[in-house]
Amino acid sequence: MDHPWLRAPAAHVAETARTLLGWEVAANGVRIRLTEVEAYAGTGVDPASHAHRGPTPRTRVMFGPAGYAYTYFVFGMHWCLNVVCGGEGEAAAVLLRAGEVVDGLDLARKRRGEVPDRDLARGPARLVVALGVDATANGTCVFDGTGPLLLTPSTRPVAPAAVSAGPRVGVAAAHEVPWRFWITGDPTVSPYRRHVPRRRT
DNA sequence: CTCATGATACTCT
DNA sequence: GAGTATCATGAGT
Repeated sequence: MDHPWLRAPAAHVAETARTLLGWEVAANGVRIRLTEVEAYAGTGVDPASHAHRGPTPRTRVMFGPAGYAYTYFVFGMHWCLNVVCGGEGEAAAVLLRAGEVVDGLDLARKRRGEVPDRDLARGPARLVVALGVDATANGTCVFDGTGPLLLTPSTRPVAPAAVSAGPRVGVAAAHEVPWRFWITGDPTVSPYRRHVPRRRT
């Protein structure tokens, strides 16, 4: 598999993330057009990244080659889906945050329950549920069809002027870094929420 | 629409 | 043990 996206260096993960807008991700009978993504960089340069303090058992996929899925479990109940970016040994990834269901609407509705169509994949955990993806996708390639996921370039390219950038949602660190990208005005983009530290009672 | 809160279990220190 | 790249719900504006 060869695509310019796969050759982008980890240092350019923000620009690379931005170009994913308008691409389509498909899995288990549902296809989604991406409207919102976030970039996460590697060791020592991005305090908000899981890879910031070096490789761990969980994050080893981020240090592998580009084009593989990194799924992780968060807050005790939700899955999130990233696409690894940059060369082997570099850690960077793009979090797929939200999108518009363009195929398999009935399946997506079944998985998500009674919600408005625009909310079907409006948020990273919701997007994962709509796609019917879980831990088994971790470490699989999203370009060659060997895994459950398939990522394909935009059929309706997004003009650079139609893209907005801002702080990443819910992160505890580096909240001043504008590495969240979304299609301006699209109804399927998730609302911004700032990080709230939680304490156990 | 905007907050604020709790549920929940995994990962790393 | 502490913190978390979230979501649904419920009350307030």
